Amino acid sequence: MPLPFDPIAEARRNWEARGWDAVDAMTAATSITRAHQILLKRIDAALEPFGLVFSRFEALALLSFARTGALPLARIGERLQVHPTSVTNTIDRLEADGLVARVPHPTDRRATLAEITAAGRSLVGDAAKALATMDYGLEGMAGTHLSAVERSLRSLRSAAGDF
Amino acid sequence: MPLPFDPIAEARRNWEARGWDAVDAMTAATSITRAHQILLKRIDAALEPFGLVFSRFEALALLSFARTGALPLARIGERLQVHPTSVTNTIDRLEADGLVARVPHPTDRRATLAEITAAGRSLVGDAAKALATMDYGLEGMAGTHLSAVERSLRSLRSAAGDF
DNA sequence: ACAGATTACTAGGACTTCCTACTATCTGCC
DNA sequence: GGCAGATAGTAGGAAGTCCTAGTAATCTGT
Repeated sequence: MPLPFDPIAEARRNWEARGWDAVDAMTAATSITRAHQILLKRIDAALEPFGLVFSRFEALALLSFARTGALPLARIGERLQVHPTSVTNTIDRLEADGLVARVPHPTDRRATLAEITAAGRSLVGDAAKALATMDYGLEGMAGTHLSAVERSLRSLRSAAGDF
Repeated sequence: MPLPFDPIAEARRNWEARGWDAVDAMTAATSITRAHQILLKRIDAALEPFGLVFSRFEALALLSFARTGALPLARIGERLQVHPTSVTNTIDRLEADGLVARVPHPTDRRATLAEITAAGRSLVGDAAKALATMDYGLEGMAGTHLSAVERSLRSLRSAAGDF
């Protein structure tokens, strides 16, 4: 199944042979894309027994950290950096599974709160434990590399206006 | 639009407060996920004028590097690490746009080759130039960080059995 | 006070990806 | 030869994401 060569090193050679620019950036971008692909597949597989996928787990974890266990949908979208309609979809699924409940906002009648239920709180704790057991999909990556990745990508996120 | 704090640093604090494990891995995994999100949005925006998205660009670039300009669909899936049915879909779109053509394999009647057309070759060169201009979405990331990311993620890809 | 801009959420649709299942073909081994 | 198992591609369907557009409620400036 594994290729007999590193596909990204191979891409670098081809890019250079064509005289295309920004080869280092291409290489890094392709690495990130591929790493994400590997991570997401592993994480979703680990969450499958809990009936979750990564996006639903993230939303549930975020709610579990909120002081009151509830947040307006718009707030969730900002924090997870996803489109408002994706939040609607995510909360729909969580609500159908009894993990969150939609509650009207006490003062702003436009807004809806998603509030984590007892079942949701219990499930997210178990799921977090399962993810920790498999190092969030990063098994096989040296500890020094973990912090190097985080540090390097922080400049990207900052420049992209995340914070 | 930007948050008044780094959401990943905030997640780290919450994870630690809960006593959840593998915090460094969680932080790195979340960073990779978010970086991918930023990259894909930028890259797809840059490719939009060409009528491409990243997956179609990758397939087209791969074909342009092949000696004969043609590859069996299965080979494309292996190299880009995507599901066979995704390759079918990608090639469908490229073929509808006249950028590749399906050609029967000369010796294996099960297989189909995707062959890049002159229009495809021309377009992929222009698109690659556009991507290089915006550093493949990695504008704002220092050069030293580019190689650090590539190096760190190589161990992950290797451990995942990519090569 | 109130019209216009902004914000919160959702419906419907397009797109991409994956999975399962199916047909056609090839390969290896008896 | 010929059959079992592997391999190549595709159809149909589920799931997730985004976009546009629409409704309802709130905020702002004069």
